[in-house]
Amino acid sequence: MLQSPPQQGTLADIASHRLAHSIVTGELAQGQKLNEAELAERFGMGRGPLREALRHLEGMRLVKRIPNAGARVVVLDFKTMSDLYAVREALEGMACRIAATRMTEDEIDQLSRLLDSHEMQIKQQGGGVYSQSEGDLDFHFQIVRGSRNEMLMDMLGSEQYQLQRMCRYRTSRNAQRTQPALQQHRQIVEALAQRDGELAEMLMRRHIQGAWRSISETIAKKEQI
Amino acid sequence: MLQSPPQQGTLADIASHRLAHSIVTGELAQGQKLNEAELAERFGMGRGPLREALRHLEGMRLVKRIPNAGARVVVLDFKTMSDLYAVREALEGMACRIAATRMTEDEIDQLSRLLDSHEMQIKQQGGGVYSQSEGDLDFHFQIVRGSRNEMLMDMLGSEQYQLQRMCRYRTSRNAQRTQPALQQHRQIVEALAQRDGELAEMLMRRHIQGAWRSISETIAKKEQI
DNA sequence: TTCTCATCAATTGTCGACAATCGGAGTCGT
DNA sequence: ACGACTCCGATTGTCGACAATTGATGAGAA
Repeated sequence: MLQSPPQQGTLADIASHRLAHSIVTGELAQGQKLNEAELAERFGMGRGPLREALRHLEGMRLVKRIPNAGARVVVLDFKTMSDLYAVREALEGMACRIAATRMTEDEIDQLSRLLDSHEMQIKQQGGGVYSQSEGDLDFHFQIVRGSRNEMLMDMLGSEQYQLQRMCRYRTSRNAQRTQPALQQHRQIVEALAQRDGELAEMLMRRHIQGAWRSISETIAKKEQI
Repeated sequence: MLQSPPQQGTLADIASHRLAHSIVTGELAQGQKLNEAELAERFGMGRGPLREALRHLEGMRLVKRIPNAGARVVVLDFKTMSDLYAVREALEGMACRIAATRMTEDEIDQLSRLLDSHEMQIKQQGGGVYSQSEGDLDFHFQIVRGSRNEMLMDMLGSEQYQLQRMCRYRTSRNAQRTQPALQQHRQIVEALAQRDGELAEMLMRRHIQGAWRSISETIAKKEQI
């Protein structure tokens, strides 16, 4: 899929991926102090590679480092998530606009079939919100790839993608949004097929706005308890 | 200004900034191999901090690292620049839209005065394309700050900002675009003052599209020789 | 000559130990 | 009792040396 699990490569890369996974899944709590020596021993490596991994994760905004005071897992508060969704709206909207002019017919067909499989998966059973959520990320990234914009692919693939997943792990997605989301996905594919970049961008932006509204409402409901 | 020169801090940060500067100004050629031992000695530090700096620069897309094969300065070819401007259009457009609802009257006034000083600077003399260009970056970043979106500020401030400057160092900006650019800046401030986010976004996007068109034409002209 | 393969220098990846810095416990003085 | 100061433990920052990998060079066979 997206994050290729590098069982091989430099130790720094391995540590980076393992840490990213632990942070995204919540195994490492938000704001938790990351002790270099402890983590290095846990991963069976020296502190050198681990420090490089922390620098990398800092670039991905998964940890926040303070000189001479160590690194901490980032805290995904409400405002940070809000900021994240604004950025995603802008970037994925742009990706969608460009993709409308650059995706091949085949790719658009493939996208359509991907939605078919999602629909099947939903109808057969709840199917687990998790796999549906991962499928959603697949859909979005296929469009980003369709833009042929390497920078967009990097930004949305490597960096934002992890924060996005972290966000979803926290706010376990309510299943009643899968239906309208699928509908919106279909509309987006339709716009892509018609090569209407402006419309595709607008639909994608509304789609992401809707997702954020849903999430923020969920959070507000949770916090009132 | 934006990039604070950290004469103090960790060696890795110092190396990162010095390398970034050397890359942006072209002192280090595009695609040039970056030898760790050599750079470490030049900066008077060990290879540890330097490796961390390289990891950081990799996150900023200023260098490209290949495992077991070293790091190289990124090559800013036409497509990369094109991709960069598409991303900027999306992000700064969004920043502008949000800024229209969140900037204070004072901040907007200040922005207007900034443009006055730019106009003065242009009228008094060509004033050097350089300082005008830096002033332009100032204008853009003030708006990004106005969006109150930390993620946007980070992305456009730390990462894209350097690539942007690198881009300008290569294609020495033609001075005849300063006039229409200033005009467009005025229109954007006007839209912000009227709290018209949609208009402000559209104007900013067109402004950046115009800048890209100007740059790409310059490049095309250069390559024909 | 040209292709293949083995050897080797150069460079990257990694580790352990030392120095510098920070936070906190404890103490002293008011 | 409260505040400030000092000292110490813990943690981060840094360095030098060693191991592993690369690709380059050159020898040898077809």
